[in-house]
Amino acid sequence: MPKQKIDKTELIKSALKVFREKGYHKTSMSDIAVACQILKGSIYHYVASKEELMSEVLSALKEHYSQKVFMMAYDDEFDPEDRLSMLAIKAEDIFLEAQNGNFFVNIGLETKNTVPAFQEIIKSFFEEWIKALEHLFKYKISDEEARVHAEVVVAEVEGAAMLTQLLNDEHYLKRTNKKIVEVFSKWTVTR
Amino acid sequence: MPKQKIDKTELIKSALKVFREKGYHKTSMSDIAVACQILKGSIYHYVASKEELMSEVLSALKEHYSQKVFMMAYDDEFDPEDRLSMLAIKAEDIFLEAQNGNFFVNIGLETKNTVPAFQEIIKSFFEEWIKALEHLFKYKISDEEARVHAEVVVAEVEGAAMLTQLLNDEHYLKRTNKKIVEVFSKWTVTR
Amino acid sequence: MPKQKIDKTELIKSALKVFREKGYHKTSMSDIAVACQILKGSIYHYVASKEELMSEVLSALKEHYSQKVFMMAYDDEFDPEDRLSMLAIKAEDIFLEAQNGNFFVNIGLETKNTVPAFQEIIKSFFEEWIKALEHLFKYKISDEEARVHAEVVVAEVEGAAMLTQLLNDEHYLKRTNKKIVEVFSKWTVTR
Amino acid sequence: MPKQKIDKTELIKSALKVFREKGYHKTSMSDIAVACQILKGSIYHYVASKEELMSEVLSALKEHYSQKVFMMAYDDEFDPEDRLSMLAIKAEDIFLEAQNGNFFVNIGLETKNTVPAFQEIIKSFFEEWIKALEHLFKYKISDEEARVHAEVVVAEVEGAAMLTQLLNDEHYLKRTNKKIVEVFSKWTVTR
DNA sequence: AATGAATGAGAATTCATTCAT
DNA sequence: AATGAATGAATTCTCATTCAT
Repeated sequence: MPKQKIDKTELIKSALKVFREKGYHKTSMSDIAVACQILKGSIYHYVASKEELMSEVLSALKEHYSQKVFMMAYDDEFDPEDRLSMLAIKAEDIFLEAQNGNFFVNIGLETKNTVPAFQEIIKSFFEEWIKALEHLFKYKISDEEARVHAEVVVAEVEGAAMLTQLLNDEHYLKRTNKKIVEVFSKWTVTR
Repeated sequence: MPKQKIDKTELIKSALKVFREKGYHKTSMSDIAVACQILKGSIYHYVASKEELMSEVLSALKEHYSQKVFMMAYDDEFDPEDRLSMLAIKAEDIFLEAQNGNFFVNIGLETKNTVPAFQEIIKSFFEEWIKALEHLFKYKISDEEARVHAEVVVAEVEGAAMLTQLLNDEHYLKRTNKKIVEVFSKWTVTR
Repeated sequence: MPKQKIDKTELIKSALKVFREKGYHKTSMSDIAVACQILKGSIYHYVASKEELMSEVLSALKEHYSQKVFMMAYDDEFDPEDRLSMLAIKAEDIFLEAQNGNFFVNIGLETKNTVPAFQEIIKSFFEEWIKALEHLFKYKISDEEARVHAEVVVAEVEGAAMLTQLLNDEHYLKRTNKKIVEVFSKWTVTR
Repeated sequence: MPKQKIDKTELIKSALKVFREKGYHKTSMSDIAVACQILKGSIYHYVASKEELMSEVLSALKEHYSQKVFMMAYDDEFDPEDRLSMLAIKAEDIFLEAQNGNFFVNIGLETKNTVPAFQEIIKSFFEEWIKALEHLFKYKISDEEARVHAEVVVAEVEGAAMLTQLLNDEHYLKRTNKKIVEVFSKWTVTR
C-alpha cells in the first residue's frame, strides 16, 4: 500500500530541524524519521545514507541563502545602505530564530575531521557571503579594502553569534549587526 | 600486569587530544583507550563516565588558560601593550598548533543541546577571557567601553579562528590578532 | 534477511523460559536472543529494555493465570469442590512442569530491592489468587474466615512449593494440595 | 604498610548484609568492599572468589541458626511449649528485622540453576530446622506425624514470610507463628 | 513508495579477578 | 595484609543500513 506520505523537501526540512538541534553525530536516522512521521527505513527511498542526507540539507540551505539573502546585495533597486541593512536583519533573524547559531558553522566545526565531505559546501557558503558583502563595500572603499572588510565583518558576526549562543545573551549579535551598518553609513564615498 | 601505566593527568591529556580531533559524540571511550594505551575498562578507574571525563578535560584546560594565559593580563611587570601582545600570541599559538580552533567553542556548540553539563565551565572560560582583556583596556579607555571592547575582541578572534578553520587559511586569525594589538597601541590614554 | 522471524508472543514465551531458568539478573539479553534465534539487537524492536521485557513477561503470565486458572473459581457450572480441585491441580501442574517453582515468587524475591518496578504486578497476582480461593471458601465458611483461610492456603502452597524446589522433593507440594482439597470437602456448609 | 583493617568475621557479616539486600548476582565485589570499607582487591586475601564468599556466608549463618536457634529445641531446661514459642519468636524476629525474608530461601531460589554449589548447605539448613521441630512435636504426637507436621510448619512459616515480603504486610508471618504455637499447646499428649 | 523486522558492528559501562608494590 | 591499577570478557543498548513484502 504505497502512498506518498512526504516529499523530499519535507524530509530535508525536518532533517534540518533535527540536525540543528542535536548536531550531526548525535542525530539518529530514527530521530529524523520521528520528525517527519515516517519510518526509519523509508528515509532510504529519498537518500542513500545519513551523510548524503546531510549533504542535501546543507545544499538546500545554502541555496536558500544564495537566493533569498545574499542575492539582495546585488539588487540595484535599493541603496547599498539599505541592502546591507536588509542583509544584516535577515542574518540576525535566522540566527536568533533557530536559537542555534549558524548551522554551517556548527556542522562545519563538528565534522571537520570526521566527515570531510561536508567541508566543500560549507566553504562555498562563506565565500558567497563574503562576496556579497565585498560587493557592497566596493561602493565605498577600494577593492582590496572591501575584501578585507567583508572577511572581517563575517568573522565579527560569527564570533558574536557564537558568544550569543554560548553565553545565552542576544546582545552580542545585535550590537555587532548594528555597528556594521553604522560604520558603513558613515563612510564617505571615496571612489 | 597491574602496574601504574598512566596517571590521571596523562589520561586527561590524551582525552583532550582525541576530543579535539573528533569532537565529543564521535569520540569513543575506545578511541581514548587506544590513545593512552590502556584498555577501555581501565578508564573507569579514573572517571565514572565519558561525560565526567570531558568535564575534567574542560576544567583542566580552563585552569591552564587561567594560569598560563589570562593571568598575564594582570602581571604588572610588563607594559599593558606587551601584555596584550603576549595574550594574542599565546592564543594564536594555541589555536594554530591544535589545528582545531578553540576547544571550548567546538565542544560548546556541539553539546549545547545534548550535554548541558558542559555549558557552565565553557561560559566561565569566556568570562575570564573577556575580563582579562577588559582589565587591559581599562588602562586606555573608560570602564564601560573597556567591557564592550573586550567582548568585541573576543568575538572577532573567535570569528576569525572559525574562518581560519573552516576555510583552511590562517590569515584570518593572524590578521585579526595583529589588528587588535595595533588598535590598542594607537589609543592615547584618556584616563 | 529481513522477514518476520518471531512475533512478540514468541519473544515473551522464550524470555519466560530463560528467566525462569536463570532468574532476572543472571539472564542476559544474549541468552534470550539465543533462545528465540534472533540477534541481541533485534529484541529491541519489541521492547525498550530488559526491564520492560520482564514486565511484559510478568503481565502476560498473570493474564494467563487470571483467565485460565483463577477464573475457574467463578465458574458456576461446577461444584465448589470440583473448582477447588481443578485449581489445585492446575497450580500443581504448573509448578512441577516448570521445575522452578512459582515464577512470581522467584522474581519477586530476587528483585524486591533492585527492580521495584516489578512489585506491583507480582502483588496483583497474589491478590487475585487469594480472592479466587476466598470466593470458593465463602460457600462453606464466614466471609472473614474465608479471607483468612485463603491467605493461609496460598502461604501453605507457596511454602510447600519452595521446599519442593529447595529440597528437590515433590511430595511437599503434592501433600499440601491434597490436604487443602480434603479439608474443604469435610467442611459442613455453615451458611 | 600492611595493617589489619578487618577480620574475616567482619567481612562475612558485611557481605551478608549486602547479599541480603541485593541478592547474589546483583551484588558486586565492589559493593561488598564498600560495605567493609576496604578495597575490592583486598577481599581476595580472605576468600578466593565471590562464590566462596557466599558459601562462607551461608555456612556462618547456618552455624548461627544451629547454635542459637535450633539448639533451643533440645534444651531440657524448658517445657516443649516454651521451646517452640522461643523458636517461633526468634525466627520471627530474624525475618522481620532483616526485612528481607529468609536468606536461605532467597539465595536458594535465585541460584538454584546458576550456582549449584550453594544448594547443599541450604538444604541442610532446612533439614535441621525440620528436625528441631520434629523433636518437639514428638512429645505430643507419633513419630511419623511429627515429621509430617514439622515439614508442614516450615512450609507454612516460609509461605507466610514470603507473603509478608511480597505484599508488604507483617500480619501473614505473625498470624502463622501464633497459630503454630497455639495448635501445639492444644494437643493433648497422646504418647 | 512505504513498511517494519532484522542485522551486525560498535557504543558505554560493569565486574570478578590478578598482581606488583 | 592491603593497595589500587589493570585486565578482558561480558552486559545493556544504539544505530545505520538492508530488504522481503
